[in-house]
Amino acid sequence: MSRAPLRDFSHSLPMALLRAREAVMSRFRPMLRAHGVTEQQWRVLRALEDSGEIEISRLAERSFILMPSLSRILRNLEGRDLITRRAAAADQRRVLAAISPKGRELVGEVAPHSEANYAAIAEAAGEDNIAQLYGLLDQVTKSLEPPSEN
Amino acid sequence: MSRAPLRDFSHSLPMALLRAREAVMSRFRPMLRAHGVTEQQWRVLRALEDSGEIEISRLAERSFILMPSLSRILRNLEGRDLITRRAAAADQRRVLAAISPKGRELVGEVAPHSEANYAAIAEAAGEDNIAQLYGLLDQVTKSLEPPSEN
DNA sequence: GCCGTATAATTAACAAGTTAAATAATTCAG
DNA sequence: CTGAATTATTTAACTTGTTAATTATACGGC
Repeated sequence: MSRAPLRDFSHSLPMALLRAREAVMSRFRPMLRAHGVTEQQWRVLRALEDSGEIEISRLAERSFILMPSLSRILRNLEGRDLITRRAAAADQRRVLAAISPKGRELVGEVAPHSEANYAAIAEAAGEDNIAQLYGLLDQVTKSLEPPSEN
Repeated sequence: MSRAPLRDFSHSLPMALLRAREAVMSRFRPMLRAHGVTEQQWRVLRALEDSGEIEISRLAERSFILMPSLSRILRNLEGRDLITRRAAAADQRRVLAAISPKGRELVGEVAPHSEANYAAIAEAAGEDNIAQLYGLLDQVTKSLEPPSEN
């Protein structure tokens, strides 16, 4: 055989991660949608409630959303009065974002459903499997992350 | 404390999966980009080389891409003569896609780099960690997948 | 204080994800 | 054999991902 067959297509790590993520998210999306937020908007609102007023660069790190996407998402959320934005006093380049009362209210409505979903997922998949999965994911991610070793 | 804090934001399963996937893909994207294909276009070409001529519904399943996205991707790949599309003889609704010689040539160029990346990733993360991760991902995915039990 | 450089955020352009609607071909009841 | 229901694919509309370019502010040397 002159051409070694590529790794069996169905067994690629990115695909396995994508599939798992989709299996989880498919249980969340309909609920989020019913409350008028996308997955990413929800991540941003949750992060903002956690952090309080925060620079959007840091918000991008925490919510794991790239700046250009985040910029659009914040424009959207600000337009719906779910968040506020203002320039930092010390450095006018920096923008500080914060969740608004209306945003907090929305999080309060959605959070119980979110928690219920997590519980259902944990039960379906097994608490210990989930815990083990977290551990492995963190470990593998960390071992791959620093591409600064060029 | 009247309001139980939500699950620590940074420890959500979807985020962990997303982070891990990004850690892996960040090692592939630049290489794919250098060859003029996106991650999804590459998945489609790989799947087509694996399967031979195939209905695009099945291609969507195998490449884990939703039909609307796949439709656009195939239009793009067809425009670049990397694949062909034709209606099935028996059922004119069905469309059959196949990789073209030019597409096969591209896969042949990219595949070695892809394999090298996989090897580097396996080494960085540890073969056994990767294997264990596959197992857990499959298990968790399967336990969540059938939402047909409504 | 002025100029080049660095930094933070946004915008641009194109590809893809997501849900719903539309199109087209097939099947099946009557 | 006709027309309603079904099935496969595409299109539509909006949001996000990805990379590059742009804008605006701050900093550092001179």
